[in-house]
Amino acid sequence: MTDQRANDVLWLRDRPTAAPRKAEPLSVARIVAAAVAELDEHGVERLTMRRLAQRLEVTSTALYWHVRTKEDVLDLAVDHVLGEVPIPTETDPRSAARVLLVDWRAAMLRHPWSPTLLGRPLLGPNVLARVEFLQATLVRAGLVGDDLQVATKLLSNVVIGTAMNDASWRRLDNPSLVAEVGRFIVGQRDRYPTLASSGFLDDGSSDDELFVRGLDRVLDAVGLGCAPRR
Amino acid sequence: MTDQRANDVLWLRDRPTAAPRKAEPLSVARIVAAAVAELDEHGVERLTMRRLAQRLEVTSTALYWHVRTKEDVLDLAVDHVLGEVPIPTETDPRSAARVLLVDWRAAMLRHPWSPTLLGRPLLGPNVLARVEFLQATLVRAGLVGDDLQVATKLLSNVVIGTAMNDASWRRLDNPSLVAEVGRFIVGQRDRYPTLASSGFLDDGSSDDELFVRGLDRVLDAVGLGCAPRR
DNA sequence: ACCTGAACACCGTTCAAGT
DNA sequence: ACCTGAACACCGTTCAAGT
Repeated sequence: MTDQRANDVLWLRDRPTAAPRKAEPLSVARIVAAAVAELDEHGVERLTMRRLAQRLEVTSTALYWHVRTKEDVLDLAVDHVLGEVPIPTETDPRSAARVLLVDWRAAMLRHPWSPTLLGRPLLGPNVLARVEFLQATLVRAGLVGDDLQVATKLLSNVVIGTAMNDASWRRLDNPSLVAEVGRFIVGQRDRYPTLASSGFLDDGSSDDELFVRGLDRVLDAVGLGCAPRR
Repeated sequence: MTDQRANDVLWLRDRPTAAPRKAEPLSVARIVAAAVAELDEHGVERLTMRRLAQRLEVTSTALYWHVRTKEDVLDLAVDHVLGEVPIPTETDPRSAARVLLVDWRAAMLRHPWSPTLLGRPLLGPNVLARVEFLQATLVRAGLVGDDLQVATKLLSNVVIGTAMNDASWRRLDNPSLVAEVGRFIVGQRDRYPTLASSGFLDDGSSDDELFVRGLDRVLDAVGLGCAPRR
């Protein structure tokens, strides 16, 4: 039997008013933030409702009060990444589009798990705001009708394709493996003569540099004038 | 006790030499074929080692004698899809590249689950053979050095980005949902004025048409001459 | 309204054992 | 060499129950 009087003395009660303090309550925003952190640290295959809950110090089943499925969490995480892409302030349409797309790619590569999750239609508010800005910029540049649709799709496809490809290399953080792939190709130079001798997988020029050079050409091709004159 | 003499008479033995007939033995090729079929029918989220085994009439654990992990199966399935892309016979470099890329996209869209699996480095023999052909074609067209790398990456990124995007719409086989997305955007025309009025998601022109128009421009931009003259 | 606990119907993979 | 059966350590999700 414990001493009853202990509970009569305010200061002796165990953490009285500020007692269990359930930390801040759960919310969709907190869930998404935790998901992004977990994905950044451990990648997509380690993200589990149970691990996510653990990080938030709740039961895994608690998440389902705020979120309908795990897929919802992933969709929200992708949109969160797009939220990191600033809306450009440039006035020249070409440089506005250019900056947007460069930053878009950069955001996805900062979170290399994100390109793999682009499989579902991208309809989050942050995605749509960026696509809206892109297309509005193209309209300002004088594009209309099918030319406008072609340009919008082409530009976003270039970014997504790049992100997908380049991210796949960044995810395998083993740098020696890239070299091994190089040797693998060169070792079959009879099968892949061009790839072997062009140094396809060497990093003579960086991913980023090759991307912007390609992007500039697409911007030309799509009718956004030539490289920015100054 | 059964009559012993029955087993002495050849014709009375139960299915004597051609007895249990374990069907054809398992093999990596059979596993991959079954995986592609399963993916085509039920999509990526339903592909399970257990279901795959069931389709092949073996135990799920039997698969692991032929294959190291489920990821191996997926990698092989992707490479199988690329194997469906014919190597063009056109002599003109521009049309050779064009045909390759159009067929490449078509193959991925016939198997709409495949773009989602492009997350890992593409190093299968069928992929490499197509990339080798593409780059060899670009060399024939006179590209070298960084221009060659830029063009190779840009073109494959355009195809991958397109496949990713367009496949995501084909996977949700619910056609009314596309219309619903259209209404969703138009319903927020104050937020997305350009998207709402440009009919971004209407299918005025088909995916395929928008793609080839974009592709032709990229081919121009990359230094492959202008549209095929005839 | 918000969270817990127990439970269901699954997973991928390992490994000893059979033939 | 090739396959089975049992088992391990997980999953996502539902639902009654607590506060």
